[in-house]
Amino acid sequence: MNKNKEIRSAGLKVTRARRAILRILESKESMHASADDIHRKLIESADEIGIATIYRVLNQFVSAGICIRHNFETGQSLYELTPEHHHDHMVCLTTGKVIEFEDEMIERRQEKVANQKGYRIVDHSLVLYVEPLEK
Amino acid sequence: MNKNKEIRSAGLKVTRARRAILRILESKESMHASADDIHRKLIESADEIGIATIYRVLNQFVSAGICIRHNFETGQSLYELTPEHHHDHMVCLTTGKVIEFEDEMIERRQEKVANQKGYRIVDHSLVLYVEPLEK
DNA sequence: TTGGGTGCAAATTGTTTGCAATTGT
DNA sequence: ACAATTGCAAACAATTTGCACCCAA
Repeated sequence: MNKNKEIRSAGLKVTRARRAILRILESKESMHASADDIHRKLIESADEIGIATIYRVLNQFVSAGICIRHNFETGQSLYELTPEHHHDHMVCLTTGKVIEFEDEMIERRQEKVANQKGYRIVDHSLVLYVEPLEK
Repeated sequence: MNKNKEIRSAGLKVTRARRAILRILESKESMHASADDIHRKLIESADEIGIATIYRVLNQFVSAGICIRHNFETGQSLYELTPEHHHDHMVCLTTGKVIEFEDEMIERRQEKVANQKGYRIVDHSLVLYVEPLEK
């Protein structure tokens, strides 16, 4: 639960870079942040970390299960602390906002469909690209 | 339906490049092809087209609705002739094979979920990353 | 003829890597 | 102390773009 512990139990040293990056990912406004978003946020808080290190640490965090990588159609990858409850995403094309949602029925159907074809789901990605209703 | 017509009605000139690329996309083995796959296929058939042109034409085809672009987690984009019936994809992590599937119930739930949050779906992407069951 | 289309090479963008210097344990 | 980590710049991969030449309408 504690930041340092989370890093350590992934077999990684607790460094300024890792702590700083984890701090950004934990902030509400920066869940779903790109490597560059994180880089900028850190510069703002006068705590710059080299962009190469950010990419390296994010990859380590993904391997360690601390965060997950999303490949939306926005060009760059977005990172999110691994949520305890799985959920999918809606990306608003007008505002760029990312909305999380969860739907049990969809999850169940996915399993069923994969099994029918003779496969087991390892991972999946469901993204709805949306626009506000009224407008 | 005819190849030339499809190109022309998109407001594009019927050129060797466009015809060749469309031909590759139409072949069963090359639905879900990357720009580079197409490039290689064309070289094989002694009908090379510059890679830059391939990218340009694919973008025009996407804009014209002739084909769609998929961004699976494989690094490059894959292109597919716009299917008349919408379907989603399963990508086998073992073989790289892309399997198409369709599920009405999932589609309906997506609409419902988006509406509940106050949005209208413009597009969506559902990809199941799978492995063969027995193994 | 003539404006769109093409090839080539150079430019971009997002991300990774080699290496010397630095730091956590 | 010593291996792990970092920053910087160079390397990369996928895709885009500028420009001189070419070709469909």
